[in-house]
Amino acid sequence: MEARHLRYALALAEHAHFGRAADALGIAQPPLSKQIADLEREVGARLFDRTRRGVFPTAAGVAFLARARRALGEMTAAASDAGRAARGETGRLRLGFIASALLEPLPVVLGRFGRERPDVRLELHEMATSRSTAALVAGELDVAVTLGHPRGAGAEHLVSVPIGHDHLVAVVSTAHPYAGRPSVSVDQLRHQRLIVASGEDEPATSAGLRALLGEEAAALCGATVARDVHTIIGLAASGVGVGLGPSRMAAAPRPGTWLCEVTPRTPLPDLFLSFAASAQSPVLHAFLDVIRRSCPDADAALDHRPGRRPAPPRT
Amino acid sequence: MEARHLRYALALAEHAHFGRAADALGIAQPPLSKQIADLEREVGARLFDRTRRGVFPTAAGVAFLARARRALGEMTAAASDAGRAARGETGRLRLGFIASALLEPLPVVLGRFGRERPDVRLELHEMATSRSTAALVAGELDVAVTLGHPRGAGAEHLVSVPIGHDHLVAVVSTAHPYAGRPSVSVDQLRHQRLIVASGEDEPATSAGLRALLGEEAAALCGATVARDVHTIIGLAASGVGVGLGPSRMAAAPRPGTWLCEVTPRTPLPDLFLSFAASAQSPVLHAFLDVIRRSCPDADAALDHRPGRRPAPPRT
DNA sequence: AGCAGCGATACCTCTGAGATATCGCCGGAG
DNA sequence: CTCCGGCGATATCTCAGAGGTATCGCTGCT
Repeated sequence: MEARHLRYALALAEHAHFGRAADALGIAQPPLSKQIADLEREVGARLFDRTRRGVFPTAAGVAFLARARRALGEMTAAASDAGRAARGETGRLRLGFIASALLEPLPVVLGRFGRERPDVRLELHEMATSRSTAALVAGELDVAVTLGHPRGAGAEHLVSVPIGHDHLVAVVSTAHPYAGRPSVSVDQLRHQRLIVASGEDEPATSAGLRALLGEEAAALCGATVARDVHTIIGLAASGVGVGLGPSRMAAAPRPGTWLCEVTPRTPLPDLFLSFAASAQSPVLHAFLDVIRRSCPDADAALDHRPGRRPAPPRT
Repeated sequence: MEARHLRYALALAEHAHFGRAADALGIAQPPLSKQIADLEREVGARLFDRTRRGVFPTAAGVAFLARARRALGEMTAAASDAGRAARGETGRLRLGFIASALLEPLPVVLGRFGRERPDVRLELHEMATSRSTAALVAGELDVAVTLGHPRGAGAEHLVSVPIGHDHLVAVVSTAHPYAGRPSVSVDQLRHQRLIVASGEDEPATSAGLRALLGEEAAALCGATVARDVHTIIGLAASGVGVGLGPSRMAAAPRPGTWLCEVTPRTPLPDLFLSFAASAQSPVLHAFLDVIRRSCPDADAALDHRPGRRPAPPRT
């Protein structure tokens, strides 16, 4: 049985007349008669009653036609679903990200992506760069926001592009003496209670600060350690001390806090967007497109990415 | 797009290999390649990734295959549903019947039919013969149990076969003096309070009894009139009087009642099974088959019925 | 009785599904 | 490195069958 038989049977049921149904199908009447006869022989039951007043489905025909309609509906839906999936309008995107990416650029990126691709199911997983890397290699994530280029086993199969530069800034409560100051120096920080992150993926880790501030300050840092940047901001806001974190904090300023530049300006590791070099997922490409438009840094890098494949049909 | 494309795509997805999928389909590899390519061109999206380690569906392919499976499932279901409908295994039977048919033969007939055709939806409508006739002519019923041959407009398009003979019997409470007697005479009935049916379709109506008992008894009859035979039995059981009804009452004897033959034996109008002479419904034929096996009277009549059509496929 | 409408049948045509042969490409063995 | 083998794509041919034209048979209507 072929889809043609279903289409012909439906047309015949609709027009109740072999000649008119054949006209509507763009074929002559004899082929339609033959195809219906073939169908009835294959099904093993008469599907239409040919009366003088018209052609009407039998009980078997009614049962058949109901299924036929659904079958053809599924077929057209198959084509349109495939098209939508190919265009990245539907599907799934599994995104790994470090916590501080929620400051920037995820709010803008996810907002745009959700608006442009409302039917894509976003699966968000906050995780450290090392876990993101492993998950990308294992095919458990489609894309990840990482701190620095991914490293470790299988990282050579990943592509990563920078999506933002960062440097160290300080965050204090508006009640803190530093509030209102545009900047503080590293020397001034030595005499403050410092709040730093311990998470392996936070840009300004205590280990990283050791070089910047020296061993004695590093010891002080150990006094107040937060799991991630969001906690640093919260602790600073409550006046516990001076928080140190990435300048991305300025993208989502928390009421009751004040940000100061730290002099000398101290660069922090860049944020990267990483994904499998072999990834073909149209949803991923759509996501990369949003990244390209949202992150000037990524734009150039993405345009030269290898392994792109635009549209399959070749005329 | 044809069903062939769906079958080929599913086979390819299953075997992840053009050659083996073609083998499984019983065709050579090049036609499979071409059909898949045609399908991808028609859908406008690449459905399979050809890698060195195998052929795997893309995101679009996954979406397509899910629909394809359902479409093919609907197609096979269409054929099997049509077959079942043609064999009368599924469908609907709208049965009209007069109330007294519930004594006999409906309990046996409906029981057998329900057991043999569990997937047929039975729609039961108690109604008078005149309404059954009109409903059959209008196509609102498939078959009806009627009292006598249907008459009136369109009745000539109906076929009816006798499914049972009846004669008049009396029903009394076991407390009644007649209880235990095999028979009572018409003369004895003249001195009793009689309970008769008023429904136009009850076999022993007051009008019908007038001839049997004479005018004076008929006046008495007017004293206790029941809508249908079930009420007659109930009233007789409660000792209100002597009920008169069809001998079919013996088929479902009610505890606390006693049946007497009435002498002389008085025949009542026969029960008939009626249906449209042009009816082709396989469910109806299945029902007639049950009738044939349940009602000896109907057997011979049904075997000579015109317009039978066994199986459509002609080799 | 004659006619007109409709579906079935007979027969022809030509599209396109499928077969065979071969190519191009890549990965692994040596 | 070359050579070989496996796999999918391509080229070309064949023939089954979808569809076209002509016509028949039946039936209801005038």
